[in-house]
Amino acid sequence: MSEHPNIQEAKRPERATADTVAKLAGVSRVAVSRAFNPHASLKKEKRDLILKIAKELGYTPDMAGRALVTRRSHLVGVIVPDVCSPWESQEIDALTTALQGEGFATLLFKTRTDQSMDERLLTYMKGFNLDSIIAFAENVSPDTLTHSLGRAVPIYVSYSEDGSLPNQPGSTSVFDRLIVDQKTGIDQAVALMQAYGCKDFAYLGGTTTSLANTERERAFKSIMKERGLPEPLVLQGDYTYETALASTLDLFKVGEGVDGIFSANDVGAFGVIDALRFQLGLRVPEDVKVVGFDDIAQSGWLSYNLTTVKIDLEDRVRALVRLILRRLKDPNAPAMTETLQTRLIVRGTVGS
Amino acid sequence: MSEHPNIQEAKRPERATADTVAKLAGVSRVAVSRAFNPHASLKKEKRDLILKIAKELGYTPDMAGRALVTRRSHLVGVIVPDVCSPWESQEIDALTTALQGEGFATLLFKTRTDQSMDERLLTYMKGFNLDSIIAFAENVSPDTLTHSLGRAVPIYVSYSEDGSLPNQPGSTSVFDRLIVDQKTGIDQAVALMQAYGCKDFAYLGGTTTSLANTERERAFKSIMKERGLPEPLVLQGDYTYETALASTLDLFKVGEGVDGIFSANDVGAFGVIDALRFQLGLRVPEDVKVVGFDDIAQSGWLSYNLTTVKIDLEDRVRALVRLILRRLKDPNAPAMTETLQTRLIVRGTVGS
DNA sequence: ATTTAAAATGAACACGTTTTCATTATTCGT
DNA sequence: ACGAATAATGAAAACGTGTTCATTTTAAAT
Repeated sequence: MSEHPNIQEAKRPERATADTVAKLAGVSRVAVSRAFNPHASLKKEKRDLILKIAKELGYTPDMAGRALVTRRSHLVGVIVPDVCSPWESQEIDALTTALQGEGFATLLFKTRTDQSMDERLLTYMKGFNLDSIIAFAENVSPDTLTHSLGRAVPIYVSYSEDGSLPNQPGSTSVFDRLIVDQKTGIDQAVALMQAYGCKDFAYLGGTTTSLANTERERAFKSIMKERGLPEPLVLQGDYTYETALASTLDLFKVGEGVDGIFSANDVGAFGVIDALRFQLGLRVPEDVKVVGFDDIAQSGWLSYNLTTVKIDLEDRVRALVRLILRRLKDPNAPAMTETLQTRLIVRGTVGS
Repeated sequence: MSEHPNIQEAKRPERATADTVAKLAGVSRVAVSRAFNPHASLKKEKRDLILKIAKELGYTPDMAGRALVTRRSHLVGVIVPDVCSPWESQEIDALTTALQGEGFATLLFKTRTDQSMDERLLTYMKGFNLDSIIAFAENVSPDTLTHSLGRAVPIYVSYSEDGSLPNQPGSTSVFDRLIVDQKTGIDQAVALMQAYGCKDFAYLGGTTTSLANTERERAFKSIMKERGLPEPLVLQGDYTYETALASTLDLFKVGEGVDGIFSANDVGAFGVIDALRFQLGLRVPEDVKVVGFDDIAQSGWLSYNLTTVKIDLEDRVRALVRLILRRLKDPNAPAMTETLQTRLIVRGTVGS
């Protein structure tokens, strides 16, 4: 009966290995490996026995050992400047859920606050043999990434068809891309603001090095021109509440007659709204109309009830995961591009 | 000169290995390994040469190979029900920063929304050979964790000295613990509410299975009793804005005369405030006083300007990392306990 | 019943590192 | 200048797995 030693008896229960299971099941170690790979050919009853004993022993294939030979770490790196930022935390959340479902785990890395990509961080990341990399800090140079990383497949998110980035003729690297068409949503926003009588527009930017901000600003200005509106005022920002608040205060200190503010992200819009309402004594939307970008969860909260341009997070994450899995299955596949739409969510910060 | 083949020439630049570097530097692979371990004994000039060539080649020690022999993955698992929750995202952010500084990476795992700990998730995690695990989903049974995980060292966060959890006499497992003394902060909160004339208190709970909530409710009730106040009304909650909003609406629908609400977390408090102000036409703090718990970034935003009990995040993360590193250095060290204090941050939702 | 194809199996090797261990080169004290 | 202590060095083994390959077993086809 008890031909094998009681596992619990050992003071430090040594991690069960494939050999342990094999010996107990009376099969070779290879069989154990096969039992955990659904596509391997193995007699059904033998697989069942192995799996049963494995569960009994609490055995799980060691990822490190597996990664060494398969050259797949099942690790996806996510680089963020700030996890707390609601949009990013929501995306990380969705991404983690989706990846976990596919058998991948999310590895988190933080850039410095100035978003300057640290050489040390990159070589550090390289050591983990990431299967793929998603960089939210979009100012990371694609060449830097490619050069500094191993087998990982970076995916680039750009914000316009003629995006200023990757796949340059000179570069041999090929990037899968996710293009977000922001113009449609922003146009709807401007149209609405215009319909409610906005005359004097301002654009509150995000971090200036961020690609999302650059392209958002470009789209906004282009729309203004198309609609025959004057060049908008541009406020300095960095996606944070505090800076947005301060910038708004500065703006109205010099007595500008701005009556419509478009913020590069929702959190910034919150700062704008709070500055207007609580420090400048102005009403939103009666005196000044405000529109944000992202549609994070907080935008639906009644205190802000923000009208904002939405990127569908579900769609976005689905597309990202699709790109990752495809690239993983065939590393030589040609570069692929997914496109995402944006649309305006109308709430209470523009009209009644 | 060019005795070695040009790396760039290869179509798929094979990942440089320790052997590659060794051959180029004219040393043994062992020397390369030693060059990357500061404590190993190696002639300075030789180490410099190796490091130079390594950088040139973009070589980084492979973590998988290293983990296999050192039995240290340099991976710390973080289990969360919801990354978007501000408090948790802030903690993840701080944790990632701190761990990254110590050479560890953060691996993210999500529990199901009902927080029921999935057996499959655990065995899945086990495969990664985590060095340590921090479980935010506090309802995970400690025995389950210990049994299902490998060398990882879980850390438990409890919320009272006589905490109802780990280190039971029967269990052989030893847990390092972080105790958060919430009573001090909550007492200050109640004192302030009382000073501003609160008579009729209510407690808005978090997820009922959460240890933080259980202990928070216990502390609140105990304080009420100590101060000779009547047993408070308890509102059902789950830490979300939406539920808090709905619960508050329900509360005042039956015409209760509650004039002081303490929420188990800040996000819940936001829901309470918005329900009062925008749906019930009541003023905060004039008609009803509200206090939250956590002191997340949003609590300082002017629209809410929430008075709340603060757990110092920096302290908390520092303590966690300290526990992890100590346990990693000496797996046999006796269980250790760190304690954290809480204190009230006074803003505008109680008095003027 | 016999041939043919397919499925199942295990031995040996490979993945990239760190860690003994025994050996050689260096420094130190007098 | 000499023995003793110390630092530096590389060969071989180990970590836990997946994959080839040649062999054996089973099933299918005539």
